[in-house]
Amino acid sequence: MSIAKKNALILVIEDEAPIRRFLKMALVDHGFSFSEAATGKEGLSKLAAERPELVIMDLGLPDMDGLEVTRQIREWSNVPIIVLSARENENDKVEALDAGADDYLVKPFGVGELMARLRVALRHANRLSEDQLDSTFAFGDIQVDFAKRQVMRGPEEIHLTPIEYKMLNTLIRYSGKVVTHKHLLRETWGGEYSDETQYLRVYMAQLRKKLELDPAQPKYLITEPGVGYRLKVDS
Amino acid sequence: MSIAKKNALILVIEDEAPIRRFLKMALVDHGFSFSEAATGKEGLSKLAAERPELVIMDLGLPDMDGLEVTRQIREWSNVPIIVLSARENENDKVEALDAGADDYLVKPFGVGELMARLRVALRHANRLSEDQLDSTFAFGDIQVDFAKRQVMRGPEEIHLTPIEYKMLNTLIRYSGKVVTHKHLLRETWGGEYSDETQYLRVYMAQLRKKLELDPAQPKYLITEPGVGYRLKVDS
DNA sequence: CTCGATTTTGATGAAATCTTGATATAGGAC
DNA sequence: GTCCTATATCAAGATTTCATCAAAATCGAG
Repeated sequence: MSIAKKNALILVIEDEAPIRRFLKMALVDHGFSFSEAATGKEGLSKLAAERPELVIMDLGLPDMDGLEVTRQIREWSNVPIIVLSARENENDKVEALDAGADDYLVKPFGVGELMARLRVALRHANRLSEDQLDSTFAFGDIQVDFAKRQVMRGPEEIHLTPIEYKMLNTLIRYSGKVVTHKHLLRETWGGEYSDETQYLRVYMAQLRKKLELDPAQPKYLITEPGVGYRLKVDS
Repeated sequence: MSIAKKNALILVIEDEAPIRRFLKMALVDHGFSFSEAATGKEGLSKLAAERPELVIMDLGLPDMDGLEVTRQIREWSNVPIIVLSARENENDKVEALDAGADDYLVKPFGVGELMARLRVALRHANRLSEDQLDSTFAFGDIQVDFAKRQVMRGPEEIHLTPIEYKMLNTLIRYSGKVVTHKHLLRETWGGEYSDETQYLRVYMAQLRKKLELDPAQPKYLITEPGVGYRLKVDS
């Protein structure tokens, strides 16, 4: 199972300072980043500005009803919302959940349970964002699939060694731009190797042999003499 | 807000007949279709056969632990699971949620709250792309049935040890993609073992011996030197 | 406790990858 | 043209990683 991303930013919308402090401790303690708002309005504006990965919201806010905040958030965001409330009444739970909250915890609650439910919510969110990613890059008849770590040339698979793949990856991330020798060496081998330009020549030749139609007349893996290399994008 | 699809099929895994009847009434009353299983094994097989849109599961089953059922479901399916339990203990909740449950309700609970939490779960499921895996997976002449935890090679069953099965399961869940050594070790043995790449070699050889036609020239269980392994999908 | 299955561990040879140095080529300065 | 520098190519070790086998340790059912 995928581990929840560490350092995820959690926005706490809660008017009572002691509870905010309590939540801050618990969250930071579990490796999350923390942001806070004391009112509904502030919460909405921080949500828009900071794009947290999850919202924990108290229902009893001074300026506006937590339910209303929830509804407003749901008009434009799918961020997971965990609602906290002192009210155990079933109707309150149903209302909050139907307003768009993802979970409802009755105060007082255990930190362990809060964290577990938070992991559930982040799990959902992660699954959502995963399949929206397009992780391929193409040039010429070459197609690179980063999720599969696979390079295709038309219908057939091209096998790249770890170093070849890393170099290509770097060139793609800066595609169109020149990547200096130093930079390419650092990204591929690490800082200590930043003067071994000979390595680059060897591996660039390898890449060209595998990816270019005519390795002697490269169309994509371009040498910039004295500077570095560049992946030319289709135009 | 998206209204939960009407007539969604809900599978109830619960050994006590009175509770099953109670849930059936409540669910049918709210416009859902209903299916039931009295044991964990029956639940797993009905899940595979009927493809319900949500599972409600009691933790106290006669044949196997509800947590174990949850984990096994999560090996191949993302169907929402709402756990019911008489145990209010925080640890039980955390365990169930971390095992893969999406919500945890303590008995007795109100029908209104159950329905609201069910709507939340279905809302999530609707947002998710249909990445519900099939309960079987095939490559070459191998057929894997996750619900039965059974591997067939043509007409005959192939016996896999627990570790072999876990490794194969992970490779299948990421099929087509390279699974790094670390990742594979973590998923199979747990985080502490993430450097024991020797284990992988031993078990990969075992799997190939059992699953490949020519273990020396694997067609499916592919080595990516220096990176990890990959289950190549038929194309 | 005993037996059989499974997992862990160590040893060995094979394969893939990386490094290194030697040599070839291209292009600019003069 | 020659000289010079930067780049390209090639292939032989050196090194790392992998496959395979089998013995030892561990686990679990009866």
